[in-house]
Amino acid sequence: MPELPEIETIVRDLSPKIRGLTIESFKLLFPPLLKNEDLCLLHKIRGKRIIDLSRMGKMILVNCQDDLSLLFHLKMTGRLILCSRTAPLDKHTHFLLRFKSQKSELRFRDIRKFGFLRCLRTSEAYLIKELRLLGPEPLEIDSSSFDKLFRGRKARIKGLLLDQRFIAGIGNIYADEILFRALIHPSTSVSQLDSRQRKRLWKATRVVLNKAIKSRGTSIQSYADSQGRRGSFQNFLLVYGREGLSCRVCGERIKRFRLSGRSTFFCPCCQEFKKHKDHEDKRGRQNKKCL
DNA sequence: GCCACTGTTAGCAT
DNA sequence: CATGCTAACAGTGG
Repeated sequence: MPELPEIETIVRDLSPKIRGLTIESFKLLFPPLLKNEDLCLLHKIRGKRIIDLSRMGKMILVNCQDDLSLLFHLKMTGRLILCSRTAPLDKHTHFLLRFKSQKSELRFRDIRKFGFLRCLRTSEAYLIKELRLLGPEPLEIDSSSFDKLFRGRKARIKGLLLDQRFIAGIGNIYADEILFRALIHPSTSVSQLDSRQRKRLWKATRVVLNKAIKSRGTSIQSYADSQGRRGSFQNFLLVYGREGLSCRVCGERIKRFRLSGRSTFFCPCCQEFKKHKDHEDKRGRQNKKCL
């Protein structure tokens, strides 16, 4: 569940709360959570101070003293929770961090166990496969660099938006919302997109992700922040999860199909596959009127 | 009980 | 290489 806006929310909340704290101890309750051979490095984090937290795509990087970092990926059901040390541990808590002279601790919970933890040398972060292969940040890339990403590509646009090597942080919900706002059908091959559509896509990406961050993310089934609070962007979704309901823009029934194995929602009128030209023309006329 | 579904992505096949 | 399916897991709802 957690995509860029949810991870960003967690990082912004958590960072001021645990920055500066010293790690006293940890417990790895489900050892397979830790990927690769990071265990001996993990032991070294005891006694280190937390410098800051950052987000890279959908991952959370906890930067500690002495060139050590923890990298978390929440995948679908992972959660980072800041709670009291005395709160009962449930069976889905796989890792926890205790801090010196603090009553609170940080817990990693993950029902489906897809998530992972890595411990690495901060200076070697770029060597870590999960980070090295990560595409550009959608809120940082400028319009012309975004444009260049499409060169020589011909996959369907939604598949590319979901590909973390192409662009980082976008998942199923936001891919659908972005494509709706950009008036682009999810199955469109990117080789078919003209520069105006690519510009619209870039803009829609920024608008959707920024709005979602303002709403503190989308809580549909299980997403909650580090204090267990839900986001509110589910109240503003225009297509995701709205199969059969009427489009909030044109009233047409929202359709659903499977694309790249993922549930995909779109408005057959606003995002009509073969009628991009119509939208262009309408928009063009509107722009002319404005001028 | 069984089956279909779920917001991710690595790994494999094409 | 680029692209597309599926499995990994556990829970929920029909």
